[in-house]
Amino acid sequence: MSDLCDFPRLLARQGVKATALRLAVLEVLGAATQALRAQEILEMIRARRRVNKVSVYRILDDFTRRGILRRLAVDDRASLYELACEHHPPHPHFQCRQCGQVQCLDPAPLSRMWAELQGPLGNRADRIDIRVAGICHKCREIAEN
Amino acid sequence: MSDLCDFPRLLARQGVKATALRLAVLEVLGAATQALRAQEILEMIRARRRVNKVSVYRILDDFTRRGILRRLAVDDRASLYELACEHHPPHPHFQCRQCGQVQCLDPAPLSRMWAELQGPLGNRADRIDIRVAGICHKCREIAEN
DNA sequence: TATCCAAAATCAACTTAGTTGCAAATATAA
DNA sequence: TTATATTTGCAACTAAGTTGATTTTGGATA
Repeated sequence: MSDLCDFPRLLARQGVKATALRLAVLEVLGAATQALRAQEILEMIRARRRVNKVSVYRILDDFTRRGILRRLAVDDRASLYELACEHHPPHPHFQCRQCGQVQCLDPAPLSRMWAELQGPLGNRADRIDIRVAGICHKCREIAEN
Repeated sequence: MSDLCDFPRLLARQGVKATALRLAVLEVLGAATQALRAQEILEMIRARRRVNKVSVYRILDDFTRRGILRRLAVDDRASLYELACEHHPPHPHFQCRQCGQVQCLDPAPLSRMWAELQGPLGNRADRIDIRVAGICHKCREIAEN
């Protein structure tokens, strides 16, 4: 998604040590073109070194709480993770019902939505998730042929 | 949410038998003021009769595939279910980070969003989920006192 | 009315995605 | 170096569903 971030600095700003494992998690997500599941992140790290899944889950959890990552709830039972750095402002996602793939969409409609959904009913909103579902172009082509 | 629906007719239109259990699921959801988790639905039915969880899960699944219910993916590991009848058009939801409660919001912003997110990138969208997160008014009051 | 049949519901066992508590290893401070 | 704190690992556990096989039930047929 974005390898533009200086991950060690990002972690320093958060006051967390830039351990090899934490950097590996960020690098995997930085190199990804879509949001990834914990399992996928785990496997990608395991392609390079030995890791325990608990460590990865804990890092994902911690990073999500700190706002370094965004966790996306999807229909699938496993959530997806994506970088939440300045190169990745919040954006809507498209999920294909067929293949399950999740693509990132243009952030613009989301910003516009803010004004509308901001604080209805006296709630203080701090996040909006927009998930679009349907059939993606790849699956459509397959179905049409 | 809505007891206005004629559930036996709704099922008849779908070509499924209106069994006691299927009606119980719809009645529980019809009487609810928010979307419910499978577990909650199960417990509410169990207050009245004996049921196996698998039956409820299978009914929820089937109804969701048929479009009788909508399944909402939330941060929590369990999804939520709500009626998808004409009295409940799709609408954004608000989830409180504190208490986890999910409220239904006004459907208007969602319809407006359609035009924008319809078919970007050649995908054919057929559903948009908008989930707003933050702190709800109740939890805000508690925190302020 | 009895019998058959398919649809619906049940049961036990399993899976997936994470969580917990504690121990071992590693890094940092005194 | 020793002490302390932080991070990682391991084993066991939990929650939320899923599977496959079996039993029950509610009508259709003989």
